[in-house]
Amino acid sequence: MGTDWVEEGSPSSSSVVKTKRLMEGLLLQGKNSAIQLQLLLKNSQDGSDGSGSSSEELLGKILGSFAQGLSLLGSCSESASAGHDRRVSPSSGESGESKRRLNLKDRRGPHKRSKASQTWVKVSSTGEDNHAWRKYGQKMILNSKYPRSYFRCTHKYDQGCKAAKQVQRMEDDPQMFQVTYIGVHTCWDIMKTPRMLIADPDTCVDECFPIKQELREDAKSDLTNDNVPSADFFLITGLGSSDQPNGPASVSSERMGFDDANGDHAVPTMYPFGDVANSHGLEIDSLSFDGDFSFDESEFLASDEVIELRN
DNA sequence: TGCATTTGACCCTT
DNA sequence: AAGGGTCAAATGCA
Repeated sequence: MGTDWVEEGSPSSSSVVKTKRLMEGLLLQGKNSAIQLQLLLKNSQDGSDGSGSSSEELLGKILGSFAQGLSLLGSCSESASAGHDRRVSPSSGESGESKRRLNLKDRRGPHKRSKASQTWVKVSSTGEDNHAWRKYGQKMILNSKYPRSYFRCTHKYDQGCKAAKQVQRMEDDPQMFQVTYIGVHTCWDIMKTPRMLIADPDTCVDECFPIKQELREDAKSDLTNDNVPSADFFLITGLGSSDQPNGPASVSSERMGFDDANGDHAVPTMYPFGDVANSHGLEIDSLSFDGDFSFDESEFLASDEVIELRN
């Protein structure tokens, strides 16, 4: 991640610069709004009843700025890699059974294997979660008794969601499945996603922003996070590990809090937003992200689902 | 009929 | 060259 999106794509440099400026502006606006909100909260703690409407307003501003900034970022990298996934088979005119063989080489263009931007492993008894997956392959793996199944998000093509997962039965415990999640859901469910996030599919990640929890409490109740698998816990690693092995978002471990009461509510407390922000000169610290989210290690370890972080 | 799964082949990475 | 990941035609199912 980082600045790669500028270089990788082939849009005109002027439009890239334009987009970058816009994004920087949005992110800076978010930062400023956050600072204002911080001051506002401080003031309200000092005795005044606090004007709820303006803090909500600010919160909306912050989220909106980040969401738009991220969506721009997403659209940039999206356009950079556009055309790799969905190849149009060349209509060379042949028909019949020979068509497939003849066109196979052409059909498969520059086959870009999905770089594991973020991967994490979950061990569960079902291998299932609340997401809509579509199986696209199954393969026997060397030295493995059981085949590995490949799934992609159902919304890969209609919403460009890049999430995928691999499910493999564990050899030592055939009742359990090792599920490797690759990438984060950028899709949204129109039935479940709140208005603000519908503005852009990519913005669903903004739910994951580690904004102070107390600011999020009311919004949390009606937010449904479709971005994460329904595990008790999972860990997430920084984007583009190959690019930024020690990037700011390479958090060793953070608890992803899930609202058990609602089951499918999930509010990750750490998201590779750090990459985005830092690459644009923002100081995450000023947003007071840390400290408010405790990682309950004992709870994590007690969980029957084991999560492993991968880069 | 439309969508999901299966499966064999192709292609990329190591 | 081997192994793993992905594609897309064939097939199954509701």
